[in-house]
Amino acid sequence: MRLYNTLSRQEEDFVPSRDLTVRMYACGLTVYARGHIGNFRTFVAVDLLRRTLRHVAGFAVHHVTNFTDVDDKTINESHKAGVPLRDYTSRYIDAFREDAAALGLEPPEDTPRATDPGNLQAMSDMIAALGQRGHTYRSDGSIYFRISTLPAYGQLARLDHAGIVSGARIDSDKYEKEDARDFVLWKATPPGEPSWDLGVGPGRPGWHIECSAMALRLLGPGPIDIHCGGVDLIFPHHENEIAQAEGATGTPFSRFWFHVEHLLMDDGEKMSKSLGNVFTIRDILEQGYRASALRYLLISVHYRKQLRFSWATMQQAEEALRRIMDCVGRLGRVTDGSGTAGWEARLIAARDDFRQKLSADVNVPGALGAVFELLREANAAIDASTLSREEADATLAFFDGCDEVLGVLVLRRAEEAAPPIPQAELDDLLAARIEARRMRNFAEADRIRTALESRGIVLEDSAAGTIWKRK
RNA sequence: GGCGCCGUAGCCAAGUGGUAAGGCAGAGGUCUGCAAAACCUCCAUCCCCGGUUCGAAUCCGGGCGGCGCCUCCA
Repeated sequence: MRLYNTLSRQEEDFVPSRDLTVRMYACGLTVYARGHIGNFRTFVAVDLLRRTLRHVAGFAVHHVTNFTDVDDKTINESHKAGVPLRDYTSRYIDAFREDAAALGLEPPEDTPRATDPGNLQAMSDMIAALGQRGHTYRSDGSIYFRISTLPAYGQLARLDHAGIVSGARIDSDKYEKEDARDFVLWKATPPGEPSWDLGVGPGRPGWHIECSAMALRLLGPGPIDIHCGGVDLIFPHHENEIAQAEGATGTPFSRFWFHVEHLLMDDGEKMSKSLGNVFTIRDILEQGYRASALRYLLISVHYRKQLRFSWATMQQAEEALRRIMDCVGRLGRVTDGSGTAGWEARLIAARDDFRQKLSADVNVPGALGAVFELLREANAAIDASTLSREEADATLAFFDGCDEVLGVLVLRRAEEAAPPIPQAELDDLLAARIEARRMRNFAEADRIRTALESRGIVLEDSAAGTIWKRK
């Protein structure tokens, strides 16, 4: 398994450091609003990584994804809504789980909330450890990390001190810090805002501390194997996570850093809540597209390249997925076949190709190429009536094997489980049309076909009979 | 101002030194009552200019264009 590592800016061989279990942490959502498809691009990419590690590389996975349920935004929004913070953020955690299920994300082994008591305690303990090692100072009631005490600071983002300080956009109002790069660990809170005192005095966690503390708490001592997130987290979030974890423990935090590029809007701008140009999963579904197709679109561009979202590519994803589903349907209906020379070897080669592509830094687009090449040959073998029932089953097993990682057919099957009109009515209409065609009453046959199409059902006639499928 | 990524056919997208995967759309053909699906055929020399090399989309240099980070952000 080869994996690009932001730390080294290179592709490296990946093997978990302990046992055969990959210990991975992925930064999750700040739950003050519903996640948008840009957020989910990252989560889907992490899901593909996780599935590749499990089903291709053969490792077990212990995957942690957090919910940030305390920060300025969650506090402000819950105030506005007049709902207790915990209840307010719970709503968006539920919404996230709904969207994650729609996109077929495998549930991580742990999904901690920052404000769970044990996690807050772990943060407080880490800050205390940082204090003992001389990395902190207090100012205006808050506790800060003093960057100058950690010479290695900046190794991930590769920003030098001068570059940061001279940056034109440093907020000059934050003069309570000794150094522009210093960041808050534990934040003094005004009256009426959530506050905890677990050993380092009253306050609430700064943004970065939860991830360092929860990762080590749930995954065990560092270094963990892989830390994941969107590229925008490289600095300052991940850089600061490293500073906290390594400052507190003296041990490296994470061996690999896996960063997913942004999803851009059609106009080329980053999709983000602060820019207000966001689409949620629901928005996509309301336009008539399926979640399976959205997942397909999100995985069809390599995770380290920007993905520009458009309705045209959304439609292309629908069509590509339909092609796979049609082939799967045909394979299921194969009844005869004399046997296809070399078919078994062909399947093995396709499977190897698929796995090899994924093993090369999770090259999903390349792996999809392997699927479609095999697919065309399968269709040809069905056309030629050479494919045996056994070979058809083996081919279906190939697709299902691919889908253990791609996770897209399983979604589509669930979406299409029930016909869009009652089965009995559909059966009657199909029977009536078969009779009409038998009588060569094509006008009536076409009328039924057109009527069904307007209700979302497409009919296809062949020598073997008529099949229906969703439009 | 600093750092970094990217630029492959109408659209989407792999490939990172050995002579351009795949998907969508399009054209022609086969099959079909028709339609659809499927199959076959066709459809790019890789932003531009130099350089290195027997050989470059792939390496180096210089342009042009797009995006990101340096501030909350997946």
